[in-house]
Amino acid sequence: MTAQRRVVAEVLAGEHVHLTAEAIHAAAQARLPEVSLATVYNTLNELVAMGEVLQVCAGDGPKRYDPNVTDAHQHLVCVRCGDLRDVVPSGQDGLHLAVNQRYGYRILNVDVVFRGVCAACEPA
Amino acid sequence: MTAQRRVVAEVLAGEHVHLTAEAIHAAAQARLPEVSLATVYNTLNELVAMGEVLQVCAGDGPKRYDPNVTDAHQHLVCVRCGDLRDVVPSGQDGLHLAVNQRYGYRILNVDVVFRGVCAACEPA
DNA sequence: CCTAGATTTAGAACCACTCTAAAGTCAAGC
DNA sequence: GCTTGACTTTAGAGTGGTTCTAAATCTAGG
Repeated sequence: MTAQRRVVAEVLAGEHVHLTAEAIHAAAQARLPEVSLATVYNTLNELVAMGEVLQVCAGDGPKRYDPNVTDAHQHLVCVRCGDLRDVVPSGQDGLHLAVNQRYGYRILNVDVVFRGVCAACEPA
Repeated sequence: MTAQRRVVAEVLAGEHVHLTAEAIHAAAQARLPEVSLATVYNTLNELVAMGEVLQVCAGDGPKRYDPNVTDAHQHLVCVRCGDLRDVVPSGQDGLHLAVNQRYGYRILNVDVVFRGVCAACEPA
């Protein structure tokens, strides 16, 4: 655990945070100016591999990093501005693939992305 | 409707096709050698905007284009080789966002991506 | 035909991300 | 306190996928 990694982890602390790598880099540099973008990516990839952080790819734009790995949740994204929220949909436990729909795959996980237009982006 | 656009549309015809832009370009060139990659992207983006084709972004790698817009379905993707299948999960109709989970968004659609390892990629 | 507008093209540009090679850091053993 | 060696960090180059640009080409209407 080096100073650089600690700073990246600190930036990611908190609920309902969905920063991009670029934003994490900027926030990390505010605390430790010599942190490089490469280190941010290295650290994020390690955190993801360790299961400490989730990668969220919601369509266009860069990946987001979500530190909430303890509560089962899904995401709601604004297709205009990219705003991203954690949501807990009803019926998410009932979502399954029947055996004849598994094609021999070993299923690892399921991601659900709701897309919409947020109130701020809604044309008046 | 130009010759180039017709060729792109022809390449996409069929069920359970999930080509990348690169693959569509290669297949289109086999029929009409002077089709450029830029035109393939232009045409695909128009088809997506018109709702004739779905864009599927399943994690890493390039976007896939899915001509099946008539049957409600979801996707199953192999995290190793990128193989992509159409699936109809049980319980997909029961998946909804309660009003207090909508944050004022106008919901447009829901995408579900099952991730797993396909039989061919499963370590022996 | 001519012209105006749209379409296509090759290639440059761009963004997000990964790789590379060199320099820096740290801990353990002498 | 020094070496050593393994690991980390860094800046910058490289890469893959997609979009942009500006010039050439096509198309339809007159």
